[in-house]
Amino acid sequence: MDSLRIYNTLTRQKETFVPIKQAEVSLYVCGMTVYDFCHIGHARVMVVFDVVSRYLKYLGYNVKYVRNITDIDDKIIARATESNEDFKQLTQRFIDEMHQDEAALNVLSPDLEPLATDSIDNIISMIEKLIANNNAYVGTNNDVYYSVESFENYGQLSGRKLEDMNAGERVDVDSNKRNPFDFVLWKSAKPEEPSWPSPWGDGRPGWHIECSAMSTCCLGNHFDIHGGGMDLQFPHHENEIAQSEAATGERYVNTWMHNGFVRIDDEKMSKSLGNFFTVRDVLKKYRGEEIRFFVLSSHYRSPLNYSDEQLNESRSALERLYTALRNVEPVKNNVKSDYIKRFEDAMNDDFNSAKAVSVLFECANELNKLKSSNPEQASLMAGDLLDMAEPLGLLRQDPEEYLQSSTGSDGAISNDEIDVRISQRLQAKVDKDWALADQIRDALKEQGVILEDKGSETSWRRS
RNA sequence: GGCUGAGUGGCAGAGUGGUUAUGCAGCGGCCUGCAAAGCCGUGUACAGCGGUUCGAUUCCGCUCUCAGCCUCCA
Repeated sequence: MDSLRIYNTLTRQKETFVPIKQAEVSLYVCGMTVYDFCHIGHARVMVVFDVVSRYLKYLGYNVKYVRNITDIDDKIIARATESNEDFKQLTQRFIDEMHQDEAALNVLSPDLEPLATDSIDNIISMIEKLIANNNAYVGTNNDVYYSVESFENYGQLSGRKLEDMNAGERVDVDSNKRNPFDFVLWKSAKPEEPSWPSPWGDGRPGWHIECSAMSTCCLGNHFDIHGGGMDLQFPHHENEIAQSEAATGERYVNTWMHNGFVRIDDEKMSKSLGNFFTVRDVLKKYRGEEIRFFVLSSHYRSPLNYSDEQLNESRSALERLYTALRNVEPVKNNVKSDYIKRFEDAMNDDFNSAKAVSVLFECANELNKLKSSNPEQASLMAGDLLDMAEPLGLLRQDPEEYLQSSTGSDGAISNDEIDVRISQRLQAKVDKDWALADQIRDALKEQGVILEDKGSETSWRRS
C-alpha cells in the first residue's frame, strides 16, 4: 500500500486520501470546552489528531491544523457563576491548564486555535446568510433556530432520517421550534449572562455554529479533514454540515474522522457519568509519554479501556524501546529499510498506530542484536527506530534521561541519593560482600529503582 | 424502536481465505557472583450455529453478548 487511506465516516469506508490542493492538507478538529481539566478522553483526541497531523507532514504535506476552543457555553456560564468568577478568567485558566497537559503528552500545538468568542462577527454573518436563505428563523423567544427540514441532506453523516428519530423521548420539545430537531444558532441572553450585540438582540452563539464559522474562516468553505470524538457525529457534526453547506452553497468537508472512546470498565468515560480520570491525575502516577503510548497502542477508532494494568504495560513497552536506544549513536539512514516500509504501510492504512508500533518493536529487537555484533548497522537501525517514532511523537527524549526520569510518584528517592547507594554497593561488590550488595539493590528496587550491572559499572532506571 | 460498531491465545491488541503479529505475563536455556537488561526457544487463539469454498478466525446469513449514538459530552 503506497498511498494513505482514511476511513471516512461520511461514506463508512476507507478511501484513498486526495487533498483538495496538491501537497496541502487542511485539518480541523473540534477541541475542548474549557471549563474544567482535560480527562483521558480529551487526551485521546489530542494525541490521535496530533499523530494525524504529524504523519501527514511526514508524508510531505504542508498541513494547516486548526483546533478550536469553545470558550462560551452554558456549562462555562454555570461554572463561572458557581466560582463567582468572570467567565473569561475561568476559560483562560483552563486554556492554560490544557496547554500544560498537551505539553506533557508531547502534543504539538495546532497551527491555529481560534476562540469562539473571537469569532462572533463571523458567526453573526453566517447566521444572517442562513436566515436570508430561509434555512433559519427567529423564534418567538428571539432565539434563532436552524430549520433542519430546509436542508435536504440532513442526516447524511450520522446515517439517520428525521422521521426515524424519537424526538422528545428524553428531552422536552421546545415549543419555539418548528421541528423538534431544529437547533439554536443564536441564544438570547438572560440578565447577567455574557452577551454580544446582534441583529436579534444581545445573546451568544449556539454550540454548533461556532465550528462552522471558525473552520470555514480559517480553512475556507471546503476543506479536507474534519475530526473529533465519536459522540460529536450527531448532532454536532451533522449540524455543522447543514449550517455550513446551507450558508456557503459549497461542499463543506471531504473526509470526516472520528476517534473511539476511552472506557472505564467497558463503559464510556464521560463527564456526565462521572467516571473520568483527568490527565493531571494520571500524570501523578505515569509519565506523559506512557499515556501517549497507551493511546497509540490501539487503533484510533476502537474503544480504549483505561486501567492501571494498561498503563503499566505501556510503561514496560516504552522501557523496552528506550532500553534498546541506550548506548548507541543513532545515524540517519538514507535507505528506506524494510521496517520503514512496513511502518508506512501500517500508517497508510487509516493511521494504524497499533500495527505501526509493532514494527518499532521488531526494529528494537534487531537493534539489540546488532549493538554487539555490528555497531554501524546498529546506528542505522537506531536511526530508523527514531524516524518511525517521530510521527508518533514517541521516543523524543534521551534514553538515559527518560529511563531515569520521575514516574510521577511523590516522595521518590533523589538521583543523588541513588548515586550514593550505588557507590556503596560498588564497594560492597569489590569487597565481595554479596549480601550487602544485594540488600542495597533490593532496597532501591522497593523505591522503584532498578540497577543493572555491566562489568564494573552500574546503571539505573526508575520503573 | 431507529442507526452504528464490536466479540481474537493468561492479559492487552493487530491482522489474514491456506504460512510468525507485536507487547506484557509464564515456562526452558544463554549471559551474570546473584540479578537486571538483552538474546535464543516455547503457546493446536479467533462468541455460537449454519452456508459458500478444496480449505474460513478471515466471505455470507442467523443467534447470542457487549458498547456507542438518537440529550450536553472527545
